[in-house]
Amino acid sequence: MKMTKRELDTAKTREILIESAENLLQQKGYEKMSVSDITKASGVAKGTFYNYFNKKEEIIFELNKRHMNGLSNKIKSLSVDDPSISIRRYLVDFLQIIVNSKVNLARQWVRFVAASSNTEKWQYDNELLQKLIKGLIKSERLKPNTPVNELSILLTTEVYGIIFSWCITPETIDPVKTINSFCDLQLNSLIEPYVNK
Amino acid sequence: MKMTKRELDTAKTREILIESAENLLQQKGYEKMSVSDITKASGVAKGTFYNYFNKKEEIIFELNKRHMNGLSNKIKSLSVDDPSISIRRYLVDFLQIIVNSKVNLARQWVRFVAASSNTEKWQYDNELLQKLIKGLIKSERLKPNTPVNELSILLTTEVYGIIFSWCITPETIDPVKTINSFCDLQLNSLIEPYVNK
Amino acid sequence: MKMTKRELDTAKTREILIESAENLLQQKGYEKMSVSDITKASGVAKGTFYNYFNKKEEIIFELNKRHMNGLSNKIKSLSVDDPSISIRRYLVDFLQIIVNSKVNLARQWVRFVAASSNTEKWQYDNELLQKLIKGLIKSERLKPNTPVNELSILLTTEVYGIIFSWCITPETIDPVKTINSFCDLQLNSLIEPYVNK
Amino acid sequence: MKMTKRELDTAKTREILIESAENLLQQKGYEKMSVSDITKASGVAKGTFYNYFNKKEEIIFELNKRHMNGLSNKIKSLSVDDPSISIRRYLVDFLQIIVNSKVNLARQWVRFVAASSNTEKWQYDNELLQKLIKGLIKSERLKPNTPVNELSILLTTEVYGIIFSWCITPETIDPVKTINSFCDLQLNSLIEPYVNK
DNA sequence: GATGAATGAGCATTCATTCAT
DNA sequence: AATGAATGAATGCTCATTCAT
Repeated sequence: MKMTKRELDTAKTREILIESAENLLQQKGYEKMSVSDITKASGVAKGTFYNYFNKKEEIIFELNKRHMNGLSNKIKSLSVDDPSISIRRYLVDFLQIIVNSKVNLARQWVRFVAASSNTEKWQYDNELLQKLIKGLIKSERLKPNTPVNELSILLTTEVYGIIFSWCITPETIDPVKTINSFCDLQLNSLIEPYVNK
Repeated sequence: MKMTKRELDTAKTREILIESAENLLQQKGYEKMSVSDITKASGVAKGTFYNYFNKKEEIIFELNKRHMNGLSNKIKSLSVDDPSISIRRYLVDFLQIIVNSKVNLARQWVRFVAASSNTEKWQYDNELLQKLIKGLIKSERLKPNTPVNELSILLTTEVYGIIFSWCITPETIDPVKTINSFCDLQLNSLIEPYVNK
Repeated sequence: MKMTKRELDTAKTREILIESAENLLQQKGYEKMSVSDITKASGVAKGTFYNYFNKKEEIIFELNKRHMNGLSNKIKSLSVDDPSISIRRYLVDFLQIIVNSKVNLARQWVRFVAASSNTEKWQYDNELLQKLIKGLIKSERLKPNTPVNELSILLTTEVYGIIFSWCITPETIDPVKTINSFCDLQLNSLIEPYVNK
Repeated sequence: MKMTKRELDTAKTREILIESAENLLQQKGYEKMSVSDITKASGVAKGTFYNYFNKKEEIIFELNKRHMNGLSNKIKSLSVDDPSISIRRYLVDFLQIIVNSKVNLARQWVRFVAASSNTEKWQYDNELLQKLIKGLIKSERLKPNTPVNELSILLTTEVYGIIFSWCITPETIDPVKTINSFCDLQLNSLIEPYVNK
């Protein structure tokens, strides 16, 4: 499916706006990044922003979507491995994405998620994990009586806690290392009763 | 140490300002709470706020100080008990304080802590835990080779993660219950190697 | 005079634009009705509006023209009747047209007419009345010394006042009833000296 | 009751804002007069406007209040005169006030009153007239069976119609002359049945 | 210490209009 | 003739902070 030159142009403008916003978000934070900042950095007129987004807020959702894309695709391939390994791999991937996007962006994300009782993001992440666990049950890697819900909540909470702590003391916390040591120490004993050998 | 009537008056004004700010913070969040809101709610003139605080931001620090007061006093009494019990008690107390202050205030706290690389708060909480663990070592409840630092970081991270998750989905997460089940499942096995029997 | 298919299409587009504008004018008022609103409601692109009208304002003139069309045709047939009856009939028709177009549209009309010293509309209405009175003189229903100008101004003023009052308190004023009682009470005595019996 | 220097200053600022607004309203109309225009013309900062008025709209009410002040005080003194004379005097005064305030201001007033179904102003004017008529009944200048309501509505409608027409064609209409000739021709015959001789 | 008027930068958002395709 | 992306001026309003009284 080809794009006309015009469609290409608008896609490009959209892209530039999103990238500029990402940079600014990292530098200044959501509240201090004005729409004007974004358009100036993008080299377009202020009004142009509103040709692509209805509200300033919308650009945050956009950024999230991009970052977490791909993760959900991996779920399937992970579902057939050894549970302890595949869960670890998933958690590490998740945190790696966050780490890659720089700590300031993560901070904004924390602030945004915590601000309004904006449940969606948490729910989404929780459901991805549930999908993974259910996949492992289906492929008979885990027993049918595995407490899917409790397990996914526990793991999401763990991951969120790590991100949060990382935001606060990035020098002290290495998210990937932390999640690995969590897996070493606790994950195995948590899932052991439900693993099919 | 006595206060003159004048000193009492100004102490009272300060008190009222802080209380009003706490209420408003809960209702509206930091950004949407204006200095004007605070002074109106306190029944004083707008300018009066600046007789007590240099910047709007300052009042947040004040609030934090108050909430976590008292907790540090308990440390000593806890240091002589059974490690698993005393650590659990401390963590439960910590979360109980947060829960008591309502979810909206916790949200603001999360937002604030995450915003600037405001390390202080995290450090402070982490140090309290270290004090507790060191106390337990001193009273020979825990072995000298207990990895104080790793353990305190792990526990702080856990607690912060729970608070964060609670802010996002208060219906799903009961912080006290969650920390208890964390202690049941994981705390014991974590500290077991270091417990003096 | 036939239209080609193309001419028909463009005539239709024009029509749709005008109709959409009329609806929106009623609902939102002139200032709050954007060109974008009009084109969206019409199912055409924003730019299309400017193929048919030079400025947003122009569409108002268009609407006015349409509404008052037809009224001028009746003048001739009315000119040969009993003066008191034909003038009353004319005034009632006039107000009926306004009433039919809903009070919100009338309000916009009032606002528009009052805004700029937009004399045209008033002049036009006044001249129609003069035509009627002159017709009645010509058909010898009224005497030649009838003060055409004074009379038409007086009547136009009366009618405009009723519309205006109706816009303000539509519950209190029934335009048609009001004009009828005006005719009952005052019209007869006003024109009596000039009626040929 | 004295005013402190400070109170005097704020009263003065308020005054200047209102005066500037009145001038601008006359020149540009409500929509095209920005808050910025008002404050610039007043020589104060933009924010200052909002120390005195909550919304831009509020200044219109303020202006109306001022213009119509005084009229209501006259009611009492008029109530004891010959009905036809006192009513005429009242109507002439009313229109004189409008005429004095320049046609462009009257236009804005018409636009404003017609915009929202802003009934208040009409009601207020209608009630003033009712007060006058009731006063005349009380002082036995008019009979008790005078149809107060019908009469006041009829007269308010008449006056509003004249103002409206004047806004549209100020060259054609002289409001005071028009109301006088209305009184000559119609008022007497309207109230005659109810006058006590 | 208390007051509250004044400040003015700052912001999100709207919208009529243009114009290259 | 139709499109719709781009424009950028304009606007109402907020608010932390200052400072003369």
